[in-house]
Amino acid sequence: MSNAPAKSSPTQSIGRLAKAAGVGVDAIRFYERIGLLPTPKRTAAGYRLYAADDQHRLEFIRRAQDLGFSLEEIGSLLKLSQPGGSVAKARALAAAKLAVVEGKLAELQRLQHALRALVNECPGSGESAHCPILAALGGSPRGGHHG
Amino acid sequence: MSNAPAKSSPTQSIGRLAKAAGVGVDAIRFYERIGLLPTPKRTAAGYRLYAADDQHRLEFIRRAQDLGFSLEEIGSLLKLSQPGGSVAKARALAAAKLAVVEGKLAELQRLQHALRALVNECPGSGESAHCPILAALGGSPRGGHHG
DNA sequence: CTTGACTCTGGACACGGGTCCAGGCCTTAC
DNA sequence: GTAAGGCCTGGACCCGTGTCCAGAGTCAAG
Repeated sequence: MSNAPAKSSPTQSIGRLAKAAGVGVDAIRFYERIGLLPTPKRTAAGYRLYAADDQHRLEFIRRAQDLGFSLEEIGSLLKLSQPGGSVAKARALAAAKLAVVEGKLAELQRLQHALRALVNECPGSGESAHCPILAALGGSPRGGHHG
Repeated sequence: MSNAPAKSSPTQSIGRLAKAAGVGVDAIRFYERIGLLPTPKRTAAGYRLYAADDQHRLEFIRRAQDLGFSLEEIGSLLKLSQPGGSVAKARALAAAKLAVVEGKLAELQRLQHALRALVNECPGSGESAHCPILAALGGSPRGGHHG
């Protein structure tokens, strides 16, 4: 970038980066392996060296994960966030994710109602035949021969 | 108990059972391996033979899965549904699952709002810096040197 | 009898997102 | 100089819920 002085270019080891970004060391190496993080510089001894950019990228990843994006989707998002990336595509990605989230919401609400009804109707004691939870699942008490 | 006649005990092969219950043959064998289905009788040639009970049990499993129970939890539920099983525990299991479902619901709603805001505010074109989706994730345009 | 469909076993593979390990260097602090 | 701790590689393993496979045996229909 233009004129930011090369200055100390505050590099840090993988361990420090991990701590700073709140992820595990292994996760960072894993991200590198799958191409989510660029291959870092190395010291003469082969130690990875990271700069502030990498930490930003890691934070991006974490936030996107919090929003429910998979690592693969995050890869796309990262490409899209590059200068020159397609904002329209990023928006489409978010919209698609929103649709998925809303689908899951609907399903969970269905589940919630079903479970709530079951729990509310169950006396909590007595025979299993009187328990609507078990009744709803299995219906008849199976076998019955000498249990 | 009682006196259900041993009657023809309409046994069927694993393939027919699978079709009848709407699951895969492999799934049945898998359930058997993990102890969710009892070890079935066999023909002289070693073929598994299933009776109506087994189909009920499979249907129980499917319904419980639809309610979001894991196979391990379904195992507990099945034990609990035995005559003499604890209805209170079955109820507790359902209540716990309900709590989990409600927790997920809350989280997904949070996600929904965040994504919706992002999508609504994104112009869908222009530079990535103007896209709130990418801005929210990455904050600063990273690097910026020469796109 | 032959053909084709079914079943058997046990193990490998899949997914997503990592974690954990051994065995060996490197660096830092004292 | 020495010890503790960080870092290297790359592969195995974890979770859950199955699916797929090869090679062999079995059964029903023609």
